[in-house]
Amino acid sequence: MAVKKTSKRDSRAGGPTIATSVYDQLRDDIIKGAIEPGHRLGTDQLRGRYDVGISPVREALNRLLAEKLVCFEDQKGFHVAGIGEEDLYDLIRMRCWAEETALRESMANATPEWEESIVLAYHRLSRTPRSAQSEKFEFNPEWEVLHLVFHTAFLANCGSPRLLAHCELLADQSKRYRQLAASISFPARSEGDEHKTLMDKALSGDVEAAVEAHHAHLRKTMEIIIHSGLSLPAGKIAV
Amino acid sequence: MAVKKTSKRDSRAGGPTIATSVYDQLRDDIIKGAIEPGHRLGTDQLRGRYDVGISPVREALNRLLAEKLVCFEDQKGFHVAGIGEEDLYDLIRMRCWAEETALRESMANATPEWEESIVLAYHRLSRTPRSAQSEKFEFNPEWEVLHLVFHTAFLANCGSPRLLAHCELLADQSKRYRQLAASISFPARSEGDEHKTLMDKALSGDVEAAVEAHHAHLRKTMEIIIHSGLSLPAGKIAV
DNA sequence: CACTGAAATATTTTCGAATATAGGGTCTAC
DNA sequence: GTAGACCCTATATTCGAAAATATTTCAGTG
Repeated sequence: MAVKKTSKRDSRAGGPTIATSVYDQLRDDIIKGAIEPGHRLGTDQLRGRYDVGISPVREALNRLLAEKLVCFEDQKGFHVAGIGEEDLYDLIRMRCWAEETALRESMANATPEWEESIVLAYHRLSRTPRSAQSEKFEFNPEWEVLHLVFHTAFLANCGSPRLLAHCELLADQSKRYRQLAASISFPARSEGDEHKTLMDKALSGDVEAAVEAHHAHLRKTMEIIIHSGLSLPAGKIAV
Repeated sequence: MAVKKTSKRDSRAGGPTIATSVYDQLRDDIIKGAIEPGHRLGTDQLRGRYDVGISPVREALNRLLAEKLVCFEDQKGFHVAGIGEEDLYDLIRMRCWAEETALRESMANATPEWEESIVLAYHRLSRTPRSAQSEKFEFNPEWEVLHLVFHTAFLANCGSPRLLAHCELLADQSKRYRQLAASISFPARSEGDEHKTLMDKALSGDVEAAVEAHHAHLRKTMEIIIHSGLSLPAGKIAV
């Protein structure tokens, strides 16, 4: 029943329209840094890159506007949102606020199922290598997914769809900075210990300690990005 | 230098493109309740309503998707976002969190200019009638603007562009509920006293008292909406 | 030589037609 | 009488060309 008689074009699951497909790809390309911050997103250029017409491209761009991944000016077109130290600082600060709230609520509503979901997410993450290669750093998509799941697990019990959605949006924005930094300076910190600390504090029920560990983790992320040699600022910031 | 030689079509200031114009109008119509929650936003219907082509309509709809004012499903088109008691509760809770943070930061960074902006905003608001008519309630756009300015004044000093933008987004979403409720039950509470309290507490420097007054104000807004007789829920909620 | 103004070019934005899909109704087969 | 498949219509989506706008180039003037 879930799978209908899909026809010709539908090679993707979930988003049959071209606009949605372009949206997903473009979003990925921006977050991964495949298209540089501040880069002009001309219609013809994108039309060629994804081999589609103008309409779906425009549709995708307008959706990304919402997420602050692209910026726009009437009659002048779209750009990839710029990056900057100021913006990164603001972003991390916002994450601290939002995730602190979500974490406190989640812990207040703690249930065995919630705790188990964290343990499970940690276990899976810890068994997956940070880098696809053992000698030098290489992007490992599997780890990236598990990492996101792990962090979301803490917040997922907060009971507020809006707050959770907002946290995820901010996490995506951070991801862009992180990917950009990683593409420059390889040796990522070993985050294993930090993640274990986060889990232990959250499961211990000590709210203040858990919040403090969370803040420290976020701040460290910011510092690593800033010290990665990533050239900042570049282009207009969207907000 | 700021004002260029604008040409023919530019009767509006700020947003010369048709898409932006439609975006503004449609946004207004949804917030005012001129188009009901859950209502189908068919392409032809909108094309006729605003007397434009398909492209600008679609562009506007995709932008509104970001603000959760419309919802969308692939191949099934757009709807005005639904409303519901659950969603209203979540919305107000989120506003409490976000505005509490912004208020605390604003007060921590307090300056004479900031305090003066609040006094000024209060004065202007207090001199403007809530209703356009003195006998029965009628929407007064002037008051609405001043009301928004007043509430924003408290938060504007928080120093975080993201947080401020987020608070404004939530305020817009609340406004839709408030307008819908107002269109049913006329006699709005006299908010004057509450606003004075908010101002006094904020200017006194007593952070905890100011936060408490703020929360109370938001909660009261929610209760009034719920008891207005507004039929809930209706249509799918966007989040 | 700098500066104004206007043609030329590149790009964005918009339109209307063409295509693909969803939802409903009907007709047959069992 | 009901279930299933098929067609038909209404609608969403997409395309490529046309119109509007920004940007660059270049000639002419003070």
